[in-house]
Formats: sequence, C-alpha cells, structure tokens
Amino acid sequence: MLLSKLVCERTKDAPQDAKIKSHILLSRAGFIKQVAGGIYSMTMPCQRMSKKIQNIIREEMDAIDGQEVLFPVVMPRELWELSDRYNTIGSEMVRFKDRNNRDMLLGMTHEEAAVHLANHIVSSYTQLPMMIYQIQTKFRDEARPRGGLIRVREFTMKDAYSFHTTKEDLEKYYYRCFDAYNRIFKRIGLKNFIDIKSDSGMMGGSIAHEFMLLTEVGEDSIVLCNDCDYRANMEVAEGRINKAECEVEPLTEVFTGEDKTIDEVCTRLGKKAEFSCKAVVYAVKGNSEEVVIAFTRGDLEINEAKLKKVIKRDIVPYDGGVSEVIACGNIGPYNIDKSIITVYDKSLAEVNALIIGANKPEYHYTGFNFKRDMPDAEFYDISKVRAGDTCPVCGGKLRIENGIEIGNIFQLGTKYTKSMGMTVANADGSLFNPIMGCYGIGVGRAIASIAQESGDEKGLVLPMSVAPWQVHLCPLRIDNEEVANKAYALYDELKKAGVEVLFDDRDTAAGIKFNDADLMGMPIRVVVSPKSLATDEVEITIRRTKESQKYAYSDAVKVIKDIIAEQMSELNA
RNA sequence: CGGGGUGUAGCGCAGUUUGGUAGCGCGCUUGGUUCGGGACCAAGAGGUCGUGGGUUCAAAUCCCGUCACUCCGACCA
Repeated sequence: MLLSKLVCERTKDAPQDAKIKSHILLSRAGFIKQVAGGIYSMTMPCQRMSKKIQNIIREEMDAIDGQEVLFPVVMPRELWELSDRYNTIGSEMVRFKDRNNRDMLLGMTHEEAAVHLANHIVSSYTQLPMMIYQIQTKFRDEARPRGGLIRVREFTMKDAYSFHTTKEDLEKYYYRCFDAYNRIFKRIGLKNFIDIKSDSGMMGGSIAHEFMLLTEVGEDSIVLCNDCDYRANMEVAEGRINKAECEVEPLTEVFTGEDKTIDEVCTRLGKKAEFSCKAVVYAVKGNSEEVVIAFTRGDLEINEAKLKKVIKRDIVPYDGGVSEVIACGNIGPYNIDKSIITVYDKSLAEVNALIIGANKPEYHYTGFNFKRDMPDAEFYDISKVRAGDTCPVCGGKLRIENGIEIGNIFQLGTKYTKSMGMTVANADGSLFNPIMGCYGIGVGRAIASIAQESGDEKGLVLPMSVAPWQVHLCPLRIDNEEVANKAYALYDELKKAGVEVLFDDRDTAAGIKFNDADLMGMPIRVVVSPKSLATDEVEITIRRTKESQKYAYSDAVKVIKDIIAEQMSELNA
C-alpha cells in the first residue's frame, strides 16, 4: 500500500474530547473517525487490524467445532417477545417500525436468533452438542458512550451459542471455550489480561466469567487477592469484613435533631461509623410504590448487583421523596413498616450495639442488637468489598483494580430454550430443552485494548499478528534516483515474498516519515536512504524495542521474514 | 435520567467580558531552497462563527429557544 494514497490522516493534536491513550492514539494515527456519539468509521489500517483479529477468533472458534453463521441485524418484535426481552430491555435497544407498521428492532445480542435457527433444525439429541457463532455488527443505544472504541453504540462482535444435552456436557464445552479465549487474547498480543468470575446479570444462567484487561482506564472494578488466585468482579466479589467489636448496651432512644447522615449522627454520638446502621432506599423497577430498603454497616456500601440477586427483582434508586412510611435520614430496622422489603447485610449480625434510625424524625436508637432485639432477621451478603478486606479463600488481603471487559462467557442453561419452546428428542424419545452456553468478544474493544496496553508516547505499537502491515518501508530522499529504484524494488520483492508492506512513497522530510511510522505502529520499519545505500545496506528498526540495525540490501527480505516469523511464534507460543 | 463543560477552516485554538462585518498555529495548493527525527522563503485556497428566533443602524459577541458533542454519576443484554 502506498502511504500517499492511503485514506488516513495523521495529526499532531488529538481531538479535544479524546482523554485516554487508546482513543488519542487511534485518532491521531487516523485509524478511526467519529461520525456521531459512540459511532465511528474505521479507515483501512483499522479495518485490516479488525479483520486480522476476526480471523484469529475464527480459527479458534473453528478449532472448538464452531460453525460460523450469520444472523440478521434487524429482527421482528415477535421473536423477542418469546424470551420476554422485548419488554424487559430498556431504551438501549433500538426499536422502529417497518413500512407495514410492523415493530422491528436492531439486534444487540442474538440468543433469540440462535435459538430460532437451532429450533428449526435440531430435533434429535444426536445433533448435539453443537456451537454456532457469528461475527457481526451490533447496535446498542448506550446511555453514555465513552473512551473512543472502549464503549460505543455500534460495534463488531463475535457471539457464539452452544447447545447441549446435559449440564456436564455444557461445562466440558464451556472450559474448552475458556481455553480458546485465553489463546485468542494471547494471539492478538494482549498481555495483562485475566479471567474472573462474574455476575450473569440479566442474561440468566449461573456460572459466568469475564476476561478483563487490567488497566487504570477500565470501567469495571475487579477484586483480587494479594496472596492467592482469588479474583472476581466487584459485582459478585465476597470479602470477609473485619468485625466491629464493642460491648452490649441497652436499647435507648436518643434525640438527634436534624442530624441525618451517618457522619453527622456518629459525630454527635461520639461513635465510629462501623457501629452504625446505614439504610439505602430503592424502588422495584417499574413499580415506584414498592420500596426496598437495604441495611448495612455505616462504613460499608451496598452492592446493588448482590442486592438484586437476593430479592430477585430489578431495582432503581428511590426518588419518591419523603413518604409517610419512610422518615429519610432516620430509617432503622426496628419496628419498620412491614410493607417495605428489607434486606440486612451480614456485617450487621455481629455488632453488639448499633446506632439505628428510629423511623421517626429527630430520633435514633443506640445499643440496638439484632440477636436480642430482632432475632428472626435474616442476613445476606449485600455489601461491596473494600480494598484491604480479607480474602474469602485464603485469608489474605484483597485489592481492587480496574479493567476493561474484553470477552465474556456464560453458562446460560435453559432460559432461552425453555422460553422459546425449543425441545429436542432424547434417546428414550422424551423431549428436553437443550442447555445453552454463550460466548462474546468485542472486536473494536480488542483494538482499543491493544492500543491502550501497547502504545507508547510516540504512538501505537502493534503486535505482529494484528498489525495492518508487517513492514513500514521508509525511503529517505526518494527524489534521489538510486533510493527510489532500490526502495521500489524492495517493496516489490517483499510483496512477492508475501510480506505486507506500507510504503511511504512521499517526497518529504525524514522527521515526518519517522514520526508517522512511530505513530502508526507497524512492527518493523525499514529505511532506505543515500546514507544506507552508500554501503549497500538498509536499516531495520523494531518498533516495540526501538532496536535498530543495518543489513545488506540483498539480505533484507530474508531478515524481515525471520523477524516476522520470530515475533509470530512468540505470540502463538 | 441528574449535574458540569464546549460548539469559530480538516485538526488544535484566540476573539465573546466592553457589539463595528473573523484571526493564529498545524495541515492543504503552487514555485524555489533545504532534507536522517515534525525545515525555510514567497504566493494561494478554505469558515453564511452548530442551529432557529429576538434586540440593534450593526451580532461570533447581548437575550430566548433548540440541536450536537463531551466530562462526572446512574444505566449497561
């Protein structure tokens, strides 16, 4: 490819809205161009990179017996009503009417389409297990796109769906896929990624893992143990919280006036926050009359994902203002209105004397003791883990890091086959709902992750396996006839040898060429110049290490092929 | 959805407070001199100042509306 003709504008300055490294570098290198919020065009280098990632994913999916298919982008409402997701998914799903006034939607995931396809074709257990996957554009109308390609509304995704006769068979396959995912991320050149247990969320199902790239710009919080390999998404992480030790006290009503926050009340009473009880008010989603109050120790935070699991309902922050049954700022478990759904965190069970709201203005209780005063209360783990809490496995200290989710796998179970009525005949003639797994990888997010992890102050540093071109060929003084002849000849020879070359054929200053080469990040830079040709040599520089060495012009093709082979074998090891 | 910010040339910005008919750097075009880490000289092209309305002799600038983008939070199959 000739750089002079490439539709790809490099800039010195990043767009003002680009804040994180991957966004800045991909924009500056001209790989992406924003069209609307969270919607991007990709130029040829970026598209080539995307295709290389897709092909690696394909190889690994095919290797675990995946069958590549293609589901539609646009689907009818009826299909999504079978799983009830037409109604339960919010405005992140784009809905519209076709010319016949029929309700349609844009696919944001394809469980329904996968079950629809499988349901019409698979009728016998002998056809299982099987896995179908696709690589396709998804559209999710995100409330807040951000970070360039990290969180977008339209993106390319690989999504896979497996069908099984038994839970054991699903589990076996699930871990084959787990291994394939590790190979994929390694092969595309990511280094600091981990798998973690995650919340299966609204997908349904039980066991789920996320693959996370650890980076400070990540949107997810990950809990890791310093001493063992315990690690989990904040949403499901468990920790053992240090006990708040104190003496038993009598239950006493005290006047607290206008003091409402944990801070204010504890300051007034001269106690630490860990001896108080925090109340967080929610409403059941879709029914703001139904109030949920979660109680935890004053120094802890509610983990809403855990809370949702306990009450098996979706919740939203309560915004009903001060109602008659809730004295905001003075809410407590003792004698609370029975119509309210209450959940108590396990941290509260062990405190001998708690400060709690009195459920009326201007008063709190001190000395509240659940065992004595509310013996039938049940306790659940609904609090967020904090850095420094104790590991539930080994007793070590937990720490919290940020990560970008680069892939996820779920053991779905029969949620979709059941709701959509997919049955298959077993050996004894009985019918059963196949057990499903599903497995996703965002391609655009993988590109951003590579840029985020490998980029340096000069620009992108692309792994050999996914770089749009393997070699960036830079003739200096291309107005010099010998340079031009030798450079074009080398360009042709490399192409003939199967090497992918980006050729900077512009008659421009060395500094510009070097800066563009650094910015665009091809793994190998080759310089042909009057200086190098004086000794009949070329100069070969490795982008990643900045190492530079001269080789005889006649050896260049071989040397380059060796470097490519070496770097590829590192990634495939 | 709640709270902040910004819209002026392809990109980055100044000009807005105090209204007077639009400018700088990079990039682009042409010619010349240079040229192994973003060269120099000269001459050019490019913007109805996001958009609609209002005030005024006169609006990028003041007033009202609206749209877009963005940051923090909520949401996120």
